[in-house]
Amino acid sequence: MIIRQSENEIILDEVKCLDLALTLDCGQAFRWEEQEDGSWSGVAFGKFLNIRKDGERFILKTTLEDFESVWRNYFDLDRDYAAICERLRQDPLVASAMEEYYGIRILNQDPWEALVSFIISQQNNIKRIKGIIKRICRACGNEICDGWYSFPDAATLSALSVEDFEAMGAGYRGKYIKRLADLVASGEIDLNSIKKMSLGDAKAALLNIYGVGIKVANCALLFGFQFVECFPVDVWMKRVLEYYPNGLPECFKGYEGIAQQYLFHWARNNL
DNA sequence: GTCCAGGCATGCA
DNA sequence: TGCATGCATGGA
Repeated sequence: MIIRQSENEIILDEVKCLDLALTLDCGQAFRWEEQEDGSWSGVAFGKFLNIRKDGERFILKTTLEDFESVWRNYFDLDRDYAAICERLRQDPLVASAMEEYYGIRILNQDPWEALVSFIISQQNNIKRIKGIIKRICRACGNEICDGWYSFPDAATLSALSVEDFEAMGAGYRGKYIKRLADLVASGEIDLNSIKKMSLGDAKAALLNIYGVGIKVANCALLFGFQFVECFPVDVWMKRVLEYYPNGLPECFKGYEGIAQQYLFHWARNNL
């Protein structure tokens, strides 16, 4: 990867395996919107970003400082996806998925945002998940630039009531969000320390949270806590698992989450 | 009208 | 441990 700074933009050359639409709109993050010019805009870690592909290069409307402190890790740019995908391709189903859809990356999102988002995701569809999160951000996030709001922190959400979340469309998940916000805001749970735990300890800590089961825990660990070996199983992945009666193939080992995201996308389009 | 969506808590055996 | 049931909401 070659990084250059040009006026108010960062230009990236030689980035392998990054398809913006696949990565930003594949159900792992819920706050990215495609613009009329084909670029993508969104907010993460309290920062706004517009990113587009121009030929073989990517152009990010951001500063070098924000690129280094947020977006470099957010897009997982220091991981060798080409090599990993080459290995995952040993599995024929992943290989056929990659022929259709190449360029999915696992985004390293904020743990708090990922956890709340995937609590909302349960027994829900992606369009509705996006709507609920957008209303929460509009209601109590900070407006970073016109119309784009940060994801509110735990203290802010803790000030809301269960009924407030229900009014924003969260349904029965409102009580889960409220209780989690209280736990994090009070310091009873420290998500950043969970991020430093072993996978087993981190998973146990998340499963202890009201409203967090094995699926939500695995999604949060994969998308928000950088455990790329997690393999979330939802209703779509249950259908995919019928193709693996003997368990997951050896070539997934260590990168189950990346394989999972290809299979998830394949399932939603083909099953 | 019914069914479904990136499921979980609860009660019961 | 495993299984049945209720749960909010909106689009198909």
